[in-house]
Amino acid sequence: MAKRKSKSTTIYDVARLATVSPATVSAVINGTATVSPTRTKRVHEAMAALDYHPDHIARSLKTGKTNAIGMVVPDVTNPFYPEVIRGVEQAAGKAGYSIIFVNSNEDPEQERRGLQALISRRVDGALIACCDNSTATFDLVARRNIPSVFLDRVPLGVNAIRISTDNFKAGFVGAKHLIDLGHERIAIVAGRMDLSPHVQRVEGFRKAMQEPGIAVRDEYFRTGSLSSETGYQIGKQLLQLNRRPTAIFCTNNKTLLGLVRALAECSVSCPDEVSILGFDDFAWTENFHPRLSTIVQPAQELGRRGMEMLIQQIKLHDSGETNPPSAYETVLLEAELRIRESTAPPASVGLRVAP
Amino acid sequence: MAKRKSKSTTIYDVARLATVSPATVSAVINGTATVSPTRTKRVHEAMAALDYHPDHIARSLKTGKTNAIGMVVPDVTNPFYPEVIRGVEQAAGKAGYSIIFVNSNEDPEQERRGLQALISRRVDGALIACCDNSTATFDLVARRNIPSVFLDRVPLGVNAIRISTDNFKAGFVGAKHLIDLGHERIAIVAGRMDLSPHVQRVEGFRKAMQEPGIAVRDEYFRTGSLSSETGYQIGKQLLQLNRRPTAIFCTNNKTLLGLVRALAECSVSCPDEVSILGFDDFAWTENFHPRLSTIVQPAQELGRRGMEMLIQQIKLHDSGETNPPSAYETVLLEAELRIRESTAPPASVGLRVAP
DNA sequence: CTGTTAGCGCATTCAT
DNA sequence: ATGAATGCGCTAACAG
Repeated sequence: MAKRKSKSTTIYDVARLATVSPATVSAVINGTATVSPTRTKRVHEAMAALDYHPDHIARSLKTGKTNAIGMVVPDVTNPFYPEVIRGVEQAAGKAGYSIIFVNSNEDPEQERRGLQALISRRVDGALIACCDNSTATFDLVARRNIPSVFLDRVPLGVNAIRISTDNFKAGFVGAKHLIDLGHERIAIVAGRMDLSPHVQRVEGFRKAMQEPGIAVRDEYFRTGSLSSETGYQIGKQLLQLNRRPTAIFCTNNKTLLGLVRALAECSVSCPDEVSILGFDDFAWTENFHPRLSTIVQPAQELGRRGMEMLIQQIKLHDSGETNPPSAYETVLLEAELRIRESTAPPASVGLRVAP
Repeated sequence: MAKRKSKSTTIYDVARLATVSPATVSAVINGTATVSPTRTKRVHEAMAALDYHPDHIARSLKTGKTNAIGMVVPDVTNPFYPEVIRGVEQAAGKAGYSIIFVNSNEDPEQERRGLQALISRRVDGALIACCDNSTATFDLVARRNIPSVFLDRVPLGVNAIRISTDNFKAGFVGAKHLIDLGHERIAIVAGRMDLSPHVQRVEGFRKAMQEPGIAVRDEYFRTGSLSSETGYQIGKQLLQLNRRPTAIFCTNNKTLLGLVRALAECSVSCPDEVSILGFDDFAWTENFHPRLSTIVQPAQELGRRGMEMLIQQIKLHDSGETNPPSAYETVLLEAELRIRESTAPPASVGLRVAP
């Protein structure tokens, strides 16, 4: 009544039915060697008849390659990552790789455990968005010589292969947009300063502010978590300042959302009284009222290119280049400033025009 | 100069260093048999010294189990699914399963190919959100006897194990909310009628309308894709009707977004002139102005419970129950009507109060 | 309690 | 062009 393992059909079954050797079957499957048309046909028929599917597990054990890569992400529910995943999926699918997915939940311990699992599963490589700025994860993959590329959130100060948005430039461009509009009282909701993208965006912001000599006042520089709640809280504080900012720059997509709510709740109209600028572009950015100006990261391309870089790394690894001369590579993708309706000149700007 | 495969350390290496047999090492790793404390300690030390990680591939080949499940999703960028994935991840992680991820891109062909890959990788089971209402996918896994549970979008009319929101009830409750508020001119943006959740939501909607005898006018019943663009287009059409609806019910989260934009563009105020009600709850729902009333699916729990059901199925499968009497199970989870600010009585309701 | 042995399904020499 | 034999790393019998 109980059958423990319903033995699936193997290459031997196919060989027997096609009256050839297992090696021949293997050859036609992998195109490893040329086999006569007659036997090729017989093999194909046998495979179809038996509904045979090669066992990747056995193949992997033999070849040492799994054709799977690990993807570790800090928070799938941040809509930026699904976009990235989509890009990864496309490039991976095209190259015959499957994706083993790990969500670290912004927890270094979970990140470590997930990575261990990936290592045990012998993934051919890993695509990693870290959950903090520690180099522990980098050390782990480097020590075990796992082909890896770090994406979006990258470890700084080590020889990692990385790909991310040019966040310095993005921060610079965003601030410059606000400055060019005539704003001087510009606040920034800077997110988590232990994450590379935020650090770099802030640096770009400071650079842009420095050029025209606008001081970054302490009360305008705020950090915190990446939640909409944080954006909401900081937003309310900012709006209650005696010297209220005329523009607010958010380095994160969710904080922007909370900020919008704070504005509505304080009956501050946007962009008339306060301009706001954020990051990333999702369905809601376009449909909010006013439509939100944001700096759009090429999320999908980030995933696609990241995967391509990883494939490159895997090839290098397999060809035995232990320490390729230029092992160390950083790819930066351009973000795009998409100006919609939430940024405009400050109300006072008209007054200053007269000579 | 080139070293093709940097042989990783095996169970034999550990055994040698610990001066025990490989079987003993295996026993301490898996707790299969009791080994003396002395040897246990030696083994642990050897493993640590060698930084040994068991090879899941080899283990799988031997045991016939991969401890991996496949998860196929139609569109990761629909924020509903990341939420589900998160739940799956939690339950899977706890039980020691890894997730092999497939995004079908709403394309049956990609869904089929992804499933084939999962089968070749010998996943222990699959968690599937279909991309259409065909039973092809069900047939595929049923024929190969792969433990599977269908989630959210499920094939109807077959003996599949399923879990989803109680969509009929959700549709009913949503419509009833609008009716109780006093609305009679209620339009519905019904999404894709080849998807089980939408079909059932519409049925619930019709049932609720039928009780008080409100007709569902053809011009108020609209279907289309699941994009915000569709919501926008349909929204504009609805608002230009001579007999404009006083409430609009969206069976999908993205169409709701487009609808909101249509309202803003037509300068129709919500909820004063038109109430709107949608599905799902994300950061933006809470932060829109007005805050959006929605029917909230327990997305994360859907994922968690779905994974638990799958584990159950896998156990059943392993114990050899070829056709368990109650192989056929459907779990329905309750959605929650979260009333915020986008639904209110129609403007005309005050007029009708007088006897 | 511990060690020896035999495959899991496949790709790969090496003969032919 | 084809087939026979070998072993990838591990666990499950079995024997001691």
